[in-house]
Amino acid sequence: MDSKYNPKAFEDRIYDQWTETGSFKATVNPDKEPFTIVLPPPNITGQLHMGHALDQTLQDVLIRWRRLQGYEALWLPGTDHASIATEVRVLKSIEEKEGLTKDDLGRDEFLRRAWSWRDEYGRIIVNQMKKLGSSCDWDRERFTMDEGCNQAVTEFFIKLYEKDLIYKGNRLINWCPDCKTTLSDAEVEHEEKPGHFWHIKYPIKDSDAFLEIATTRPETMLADTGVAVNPNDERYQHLIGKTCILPLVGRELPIIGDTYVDLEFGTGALKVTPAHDPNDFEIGLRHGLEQISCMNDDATMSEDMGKYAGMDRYECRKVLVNDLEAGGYLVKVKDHPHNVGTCYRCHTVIEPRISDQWFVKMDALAKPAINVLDSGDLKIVPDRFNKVYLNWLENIRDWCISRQLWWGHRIPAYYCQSCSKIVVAKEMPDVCPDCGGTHFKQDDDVLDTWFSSGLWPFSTLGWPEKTPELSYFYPTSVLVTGYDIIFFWVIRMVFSALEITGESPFEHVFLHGLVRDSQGRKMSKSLGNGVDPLEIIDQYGADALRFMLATGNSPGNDLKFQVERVEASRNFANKLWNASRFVLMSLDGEVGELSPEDQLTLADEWILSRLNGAVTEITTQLEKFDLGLAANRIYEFTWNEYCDWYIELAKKRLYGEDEAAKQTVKRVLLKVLKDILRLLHPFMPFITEEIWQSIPGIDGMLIRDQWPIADAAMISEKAEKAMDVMMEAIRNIRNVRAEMNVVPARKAKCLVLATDEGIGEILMTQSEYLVTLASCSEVVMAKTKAEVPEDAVSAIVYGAELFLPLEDLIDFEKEKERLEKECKKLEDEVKRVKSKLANQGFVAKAPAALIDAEREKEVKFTEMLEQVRVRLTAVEAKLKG
RNA sequence: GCGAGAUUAACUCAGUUGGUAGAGUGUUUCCUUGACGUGGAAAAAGUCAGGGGUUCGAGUCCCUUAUCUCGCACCA
Repeated sequence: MDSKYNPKAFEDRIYDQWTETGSFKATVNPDKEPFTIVLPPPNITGQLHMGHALDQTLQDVLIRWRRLQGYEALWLPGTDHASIATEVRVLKSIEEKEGLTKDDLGRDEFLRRAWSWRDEYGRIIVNQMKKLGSSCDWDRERFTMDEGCNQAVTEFFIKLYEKDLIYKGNRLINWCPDCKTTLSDAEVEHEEKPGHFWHIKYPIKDSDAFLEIATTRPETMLADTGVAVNPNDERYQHLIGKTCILPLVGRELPIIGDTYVDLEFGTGALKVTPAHDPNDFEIGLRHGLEQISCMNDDATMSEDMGKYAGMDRYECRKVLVNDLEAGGYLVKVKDHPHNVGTCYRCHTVIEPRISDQWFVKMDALAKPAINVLDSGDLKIVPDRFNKVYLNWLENIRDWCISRQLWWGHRIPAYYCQSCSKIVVAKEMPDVCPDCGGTHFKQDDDVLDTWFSSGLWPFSTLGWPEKTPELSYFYPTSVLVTGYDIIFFWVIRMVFSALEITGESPFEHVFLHGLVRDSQGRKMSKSLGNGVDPLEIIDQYGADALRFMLATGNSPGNDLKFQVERVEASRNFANKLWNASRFVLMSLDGEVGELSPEDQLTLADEWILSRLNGAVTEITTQLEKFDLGLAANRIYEFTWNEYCDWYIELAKKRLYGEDEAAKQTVKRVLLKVLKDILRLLHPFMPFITEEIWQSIPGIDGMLIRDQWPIADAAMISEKAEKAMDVMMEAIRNIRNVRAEMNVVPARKAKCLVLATDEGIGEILMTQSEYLVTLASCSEVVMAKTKAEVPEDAVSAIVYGAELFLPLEDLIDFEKEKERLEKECKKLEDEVKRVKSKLANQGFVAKAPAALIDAEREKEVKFTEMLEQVRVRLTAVEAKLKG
């Protein structure tokens, strides 16, 4: 092993080794239990960001852990064509480079460009994933627009169409005037923007009266086809049935009564624009109002809008308001912040628009998806997201799935050019079943990108074919993804799968949060606060990044990215590296397995006991998806127990003359190290594999069937207790010495005056630990106080007082201070325990074990307090005289 | 408006059936001990947002208030 931890020196090599040996391959293997994760396919819009790194780290931890446990672990990778997002990006890039537009290119040329974009970014993404250490079965890599996925999409579309769950209809849809496509409700983001309330007078026909309406969107008045008031509104009910004249336009508008209108809001009178507002659309349907559209697909005013024709909607707004004012129709303008819908891709304000589109009927599909969560066949971690999931499904509206884009799955609907027949089929029909016509044209539109993503868990495993993979690996074990795409993706996978297979596509959904910058802001290109995972890997290594992402955070919560934490993780890797280097150097060849012949010392028993406890805890935590807690436990065990205590205590025997003892300590050192590598491997795969392969006598990789099983026989409460005594004694001696500023080189004799025989015995039996770790020159049992020299400081542990004759080095003022502090602490403890035990309720109701523990503490603390007080008195006397 | 989350040490966050508050970073002091200064030792540092309640006992359960996020739905 290199003397320096340098991840760059081995991470790529190790990864290549894994792939060359086919270590990530999963096959249909009836002898093993499958564990399956299908990767949420990253969009091919660009490079991976820190959010992907988090997502993939969590998945890789789970996959690697299960693989170590002996499961047939399949992590199936792939990428998503990301219809709208990619189309926007590709067009932007072409426009920037060549100044060409979508229309300049034409559909075929555009698609050619998009595919080459996909090839380029697909490659980049795979390489990034490999850098991170993602252990995917690359032979099974898929793409949402590959042949298999295309088949799945067509099959599913036809299936739903035949079941009457897909229909085409003229509805008010969300339109992005910039992307020039429809959007589903889920794709519209609401943003609060400052706006105004314009109060406008609408003259009533054949009278001098006016009806005052209030609107935030005056430009849409050009498409008004009615005015509504609440039928219970005493101010206006007499007007119902009468007619308004639309200012500037002159169109007659019926005044209708509809309880939708809020009496308190605005003026209580509402202009109704069915073709530009979802609520107005509904009102219009109820009252048979005309639907007039006043805009083009780019949100400019349409040609029949007179002087306003061709104006952008906001420009039109200004001009129109001026005209209203000039005409005396404008009553007042008030500030009115309100939420507007925007496109989730380009953030252009959505224009509701009536259009002939394809929809998925949601009612029948939503119910099974609700049931599957209620029944427990699908479990969301953390479960607080159940509400989000259910709430959305319970209020779901039909899903608009057609998009006026080119990049995506073209809708498998064919229109007969001779009659109005629509044929939904896998391929273009030859003859029209209705009219016998032979000319068909395929629908120009493509499907919502999430329509194909919804099939991802099974389309990737072969559906609609009945493949062995599908029956073995599916349903999958867990879906790991961000809570931000529950609506877009998770729910759609669930109802699609239920519709097709009747089963939930995964047993668990494990949700994580967003990665934010160190100030808690969303990482974004526009803010420029994104951190490139590759740069971090380059600087600190993939293991450090992974460890950082997996810790310091609990499931479902956002994670602030802090370089300091990556650094801390790197330091941990470095610690492990050096500890391993030390152990491996000490081994000096193969040492064999630990056997009953080996004479274990207290430290051996202790570390083995701690190790086995940790194995159980870590396994349980992983089972509960508490990856952060599991990682922390490994960190703690490795650094604070193995390195800080065990290795330090092992040195004495390692450098000693006793050959048998030497072999034993080597075996324990190695056994624990190996288990550390096993436990840590899911989190830090590279360094653990690299070290593993450096172990003498190991041939083969760490990658599978290596998860340790806790050995209950090795758990020793007695050893842990005894070791606790030793550690406490050592800490206390170190503390005393540090307070006196005594350098470690200055050794001191240690006199043990025991009040508890058992404790005294432990201290004396293990006295060499005090020599090794607490700078004691020798440890001697004192029978009485008289044997203790006057110029000594004492370290008090329960059951014994340890005297260090430091003579002239003792600063009695400091010692007094220290003892006073100690005294205060113990007094507080005694007080607390005493009052607790004096509490009748506690004694009557608390569990017996707890009461016993408190009683023990009472005795212990009282005794220790007494000792400290005696010492304090002595020191005070010394200072005076 | 409905829902969720957050509020714990200077900072970032853990805290699993209620049983004397933890980590990392930072701070202070000391240590060139033969794995590691990306290190070792010691220390200081918290009324667990406020208020009520249940309980022998509450960071943890219930109610409530405040502040901050984030979803969903919106009154035109």
